[in-house]
Amino acid sequence: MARTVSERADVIPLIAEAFRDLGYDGASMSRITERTGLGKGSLYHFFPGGKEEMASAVLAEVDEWFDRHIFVPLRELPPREAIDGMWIAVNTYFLSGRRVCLVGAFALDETRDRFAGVVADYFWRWIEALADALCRKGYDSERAHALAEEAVIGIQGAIVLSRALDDEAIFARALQRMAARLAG
Amino acid sequence: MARTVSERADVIPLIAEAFRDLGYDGASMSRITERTGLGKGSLYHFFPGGKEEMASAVLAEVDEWFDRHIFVPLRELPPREAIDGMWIAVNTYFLSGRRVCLVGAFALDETRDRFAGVVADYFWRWIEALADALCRKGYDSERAHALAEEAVIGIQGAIVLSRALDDEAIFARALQRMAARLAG
DNA sequence: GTCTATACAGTGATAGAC
DNA sequence: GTCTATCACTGTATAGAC
Repeated sequence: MARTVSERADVIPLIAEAFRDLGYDGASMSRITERTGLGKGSLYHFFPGGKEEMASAVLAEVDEWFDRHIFVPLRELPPREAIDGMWIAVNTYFLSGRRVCLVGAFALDETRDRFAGVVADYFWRWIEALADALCRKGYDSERAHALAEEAVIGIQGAIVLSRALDDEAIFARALQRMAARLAG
Repeated sequence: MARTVSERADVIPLIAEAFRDLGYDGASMSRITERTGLGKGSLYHFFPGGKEEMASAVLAEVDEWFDRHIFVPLRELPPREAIDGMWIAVNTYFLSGRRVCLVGAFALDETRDRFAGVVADYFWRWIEALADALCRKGYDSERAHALAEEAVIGIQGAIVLSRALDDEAIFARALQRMAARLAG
């Protein structure tokens, strides 16, 4: 077994995927060890706080990704272009519904209480950024917020349903319907 | 400590709530013991198959509840009345978004693979029953199925978002928007 | 930085007294 | 039917050699 020296930043995406697939409780240290290829020693070296610190790091990275690729463009790009880009980014990121939203999954069980601030903030910023783009597109603030809320709800629900029925087409159809509604 | 004799049927709702709050992995035997007030001996007496049998029993009960209170009415009652009744039942059952959908939560992690058939069947029957009512209401089959799919997605997403932001109003608003869309 | 060894609390599960 | 005692195993976490 070769000793491959890793960096903390390289390990986080692997841990993130473990949490997405298995949930917070389901992702045990041994499962994370399997997926990262790192022993417990290395893992605790990078994350002295253990599992909770791993989840925090993962959430921070997810947050940062959405900020850069979705929230900031929604605020700064021309609204039509930004919203089109959001649908593409969402479809790519969630692998057509096969990949779960980590924050949404955490929201469903007691894990939410551990990371309540980050969880709420993530969704709040998403809705606000999308509503901002919709306002600049011509909607009044109330209508923009309603549409933004509905879109974020639709994405989360589409992930649940497409996974439940194991059918990517559900995710694709949901995204198309929502894109049409926001465009119209 | 008084020995209160229980029946299997009385225990299932308590176990269901444990799974909803904690997830499949998070609901350990000791946590289930706490919530049911039953020792492991009694629990394994009722469910010799352990946790997996408990989850199966819980899923079967959920299935049966939705069949009786939502799916059958959608097929047999006048469509307008049935759909109105569905929104009320959904709002009551999910406690305005505070209570998680057990099947939806299971769908998000590896628990889905354990109960893939039941999970898929639950959502499939919901969509089909709602589409049936919408057809009888005048929509063509394709449009009815799209609306039904969108409604089920919206309910699941609304649960995620209202829990994430800890805000029941989100669930209420989502239900109102969807009810209006199906009525219009 | 990575590993192995280890501690010990908690896990699902079983057996048997009452 | 309910409990307690106990099982083997896995959980998170730590210490120390390399």
